[in-house]
Amino acid sequence: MLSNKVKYALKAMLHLAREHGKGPVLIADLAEKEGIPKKFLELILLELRNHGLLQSKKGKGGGYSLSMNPDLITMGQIIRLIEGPLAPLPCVSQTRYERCSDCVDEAACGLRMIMKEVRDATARILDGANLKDLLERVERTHAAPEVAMFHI
Amino acid sequence: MLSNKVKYALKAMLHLAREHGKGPVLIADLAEKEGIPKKFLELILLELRNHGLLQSKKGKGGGYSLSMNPDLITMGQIIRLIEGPLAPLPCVSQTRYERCSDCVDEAACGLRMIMKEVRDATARILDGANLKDLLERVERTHAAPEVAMFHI
DNA sequence: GCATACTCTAGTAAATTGATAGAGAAATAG
DNA sequence: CTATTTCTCTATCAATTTACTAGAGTATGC
Repeated sequence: MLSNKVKYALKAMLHLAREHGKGPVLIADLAEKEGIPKKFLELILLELRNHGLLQSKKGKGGGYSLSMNPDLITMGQIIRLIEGPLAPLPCVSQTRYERCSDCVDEAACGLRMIMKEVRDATARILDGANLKDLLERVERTHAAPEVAMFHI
Repeated sequence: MLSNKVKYALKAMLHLAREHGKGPVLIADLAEKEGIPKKFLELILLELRNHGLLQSKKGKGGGYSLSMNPDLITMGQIIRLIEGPLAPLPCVSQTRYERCSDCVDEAACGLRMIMKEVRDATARILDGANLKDLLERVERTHAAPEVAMFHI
């Protein structure tokens, strides 16, 4: 299970992607619209900013915005940044590999084999999902019923 | 990331699957061979037993063994039993669905869409991996290099 | 120079994790 | 029948993580 923190981070990034190009968004607005505790969100946005995904502006007319186009930021990136590896076990992580202290023979570990599959499948999905594509997908899914109505 | 507890549980189950049909295995032996703290393993095996995956016998000649054939027990089952849902978010869990309190429109949630994909991919792998198949896979992988030698 | 808005360091209560301890109960050998 | 073996079960505990909250600080712009 993902933590609330990373869930909030993903929701915030998706929100900022939706507002991309329309100027900075206030933390307070973002917090209210997405139902995220404001002070907690501050910490999260700061972290995302300090890792280069966001840019901020102080004072009147300030706020947060993406520091690059939404198609350049993936779900995988955000999760790794806030929570760490996608892998279910450290011994199958690509980004932060760590050997299990209790492992006798890694190559012969059935657990490792199956968890490697899980990590690869997860990474394929999350590293393949950028903010722009995901927003478009949401719109398509949302628009679909209305479009269908026209044909009735 | 999976907890040590569920990692130990999976290792123990795999070990017991390997010994299936050869009589019960002592907790102490299992703990030593798999590098798991004995007292902790006791709790884990008890839990697996109380959920019906294992059977136990007390006294001399006693120990733990699978309560059914290894091909009837999957990785997914064990993980759900010890840790809970496979899903990254409660709102995409099949077994323990729970709505996000901060969610405005579930159907229009991009996060949910992508996490549903992750949960489905994960479940496909883990519910499709039973102990017997996994053991056979380990053996094949392990045997492969030796077989290759014969052809040189 | 004052209001606005982000920045940053601390702190903290509650939950979870990863164990350990020890008394108890059942099975078996002799 | 009793000593030994082995699982059973409840309790406890320290360390870590999670999910926040507080508040002082700093930059920006009108």
